[in-house]
Amino acid sequence: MKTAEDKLGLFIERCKKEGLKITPQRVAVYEILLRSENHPTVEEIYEEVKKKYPFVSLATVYRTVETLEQMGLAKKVCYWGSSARYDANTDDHHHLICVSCGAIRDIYMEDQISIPEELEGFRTEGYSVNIYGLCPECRGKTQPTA
Amino acid sequence: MKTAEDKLGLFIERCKKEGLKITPQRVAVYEILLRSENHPTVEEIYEEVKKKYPFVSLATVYRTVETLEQMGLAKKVCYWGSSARYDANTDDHHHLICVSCGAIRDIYMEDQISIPEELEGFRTEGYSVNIYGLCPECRGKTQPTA
DNA sequence: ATACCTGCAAAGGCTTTGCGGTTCG
DNA sequence: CGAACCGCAAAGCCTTTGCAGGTAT
Repeated sequence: MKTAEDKLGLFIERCKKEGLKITPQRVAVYEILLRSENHPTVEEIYEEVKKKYPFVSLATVYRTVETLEQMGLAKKVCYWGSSARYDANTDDHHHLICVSCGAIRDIYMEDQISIPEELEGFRTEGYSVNIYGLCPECRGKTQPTA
Repeated sequence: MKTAEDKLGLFIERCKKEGLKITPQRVAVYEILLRSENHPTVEEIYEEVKKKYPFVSLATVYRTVETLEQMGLAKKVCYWGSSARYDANTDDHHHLICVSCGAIRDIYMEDQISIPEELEGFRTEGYSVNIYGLCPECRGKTQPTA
């Protein structure tokens, strides 16, 4: 597993190679995404970036996460709730999701599922497992006896 | 596995029991959802209902799918793209999703994953597996040699 | 008769886009 | 210098909501 520094370096290399400019905002968005544990929304990334670059615009954050997605460096994850969340973890992993507050945590499972390459005419490319439950905080709050 | 007729009957029973009125629009929405194979969007359900009830409103469809969700008779599924899709299949099943056009198909797997009741402090309630790939139509269109 | 429901239209929230000025290479 | 990018504001979806009239029980 690469470190955040490694990934930032690779990102900068790829930007150079592809003719994308390396702007402070762009780096900041990716860095926040890499260091965050909780799959932030665009709004949350925006708030973080603002701490360092107070004049950043929300539109820039939207544009940057889309760029990252197209480069394959981040994934959009969308469950209930209204806003999309982003995940810069490119390792094989799955998600543990709180049905109460929407928190998402990465998990790594030993259990591998064997998916046929072809399924009902589909050519398969991969899979993801979402496990639903109540996170520690919400267990305490809403289901004291559960 | 119950038939669509069975489910419609149970739905009507439950509505009576819970004091919900049985309106033609409401029944039509659920019926379309039950008979559809492809997890329609609200817009798509709306277009179908309009064939029978031309004056139906989009807002009514939104309200009805929300009611169905609260009754546990339908689930909202959300992947990429902007609009939510609905699924009235309440059996244990997973989803096969086309990464190109967004089509979703139900699949039933023998392979069961064993999920511990407690995982990283979460009390788990269930899981779902999403398998990504290219559907037959999109295989032909976009990846002729794949 | 009365609650519940519908249709309409307006409002709301998230996301995208057009534009002029700015910055990176 | 030129292409790419940013910030701002406006526009664009999708979805929700308020209200007045209609409908099921």
